[in-house]
Amino acid sequence: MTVSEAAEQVGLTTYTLRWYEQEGLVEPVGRDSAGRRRYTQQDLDWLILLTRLRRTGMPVRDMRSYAELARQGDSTLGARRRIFEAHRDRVLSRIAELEEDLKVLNYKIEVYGKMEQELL
Amino acid sequence: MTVSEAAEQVGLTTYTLRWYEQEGLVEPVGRDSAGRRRYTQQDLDWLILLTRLRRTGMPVRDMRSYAELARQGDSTLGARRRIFEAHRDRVLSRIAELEEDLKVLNYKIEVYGKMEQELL
DNA sequence: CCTTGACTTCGAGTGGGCTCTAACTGGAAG
DNA sequence: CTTCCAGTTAGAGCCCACTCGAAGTCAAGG
Repeated sequence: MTVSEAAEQVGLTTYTLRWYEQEGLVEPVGRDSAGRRRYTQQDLDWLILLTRLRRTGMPVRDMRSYAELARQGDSTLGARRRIFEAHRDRVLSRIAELEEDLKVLNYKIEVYGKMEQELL
Repeated sequence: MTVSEAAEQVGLTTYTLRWYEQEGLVEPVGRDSAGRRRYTQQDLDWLILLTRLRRTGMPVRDMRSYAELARQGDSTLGARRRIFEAHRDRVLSRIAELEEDLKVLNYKIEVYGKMEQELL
């Protein structure tokens, strides 16, 4: 799979894919005879995991640490589990926060609705 | 209330408070005889609403549009309600997305846990 | 009086996360 | 062959949302 196909699959741009590699979030991707990247299914799976971490708000810095641990093999399983547990807690807090803010949003919408009625 | 007190109340820095004003997110705040900002409760309420919009992911650009509508008075009530409705939908999608990602996180944690067991 | 400290403005600087440009290369289609 | 296209690299640029530094002002405390 070429870089542009991979980009489409995971929902990132080719720029970002190359940049992730350069930043050490992704192992150097295999190349064909002409030096072009060829992505395997494993590469894609890893990238999809990264995009999930990313959009749940994990900083690239932390994703890099996680990637480094993953490269070191099974001895870092515990550390990686703990990273995920901590991150899960942050995501839970974030969801709770969003739900709080949602209440205010709904309240505001209601108030605006009522005010519009009264103006008629 | 001074700028630093207001900052503490709403959870922003004094820098940010002045910048929000400069960016038109906040009406020019009243001044005392020495030209120092004095925040009223209304100012605070508005800032607190802004922080909610901000942390639910509304870009500053959109917050400015909203602030401009608010300044124009009751004739823009409908427009403001629609902005909030659209934003609420985005927040709902965001929560749904986070919950999806949470599932993957939990699954990963489980898998790591099992792998750690097997290594013993 | 003088120092201290919180304020003022203006403009520059920072950090994060991409995003793009320039110059080049290799393989495939006509 | 030549043209075209999708890739390659290194490094610069961009956008957003702040964040800070410099230089100055004001008023209260000692």
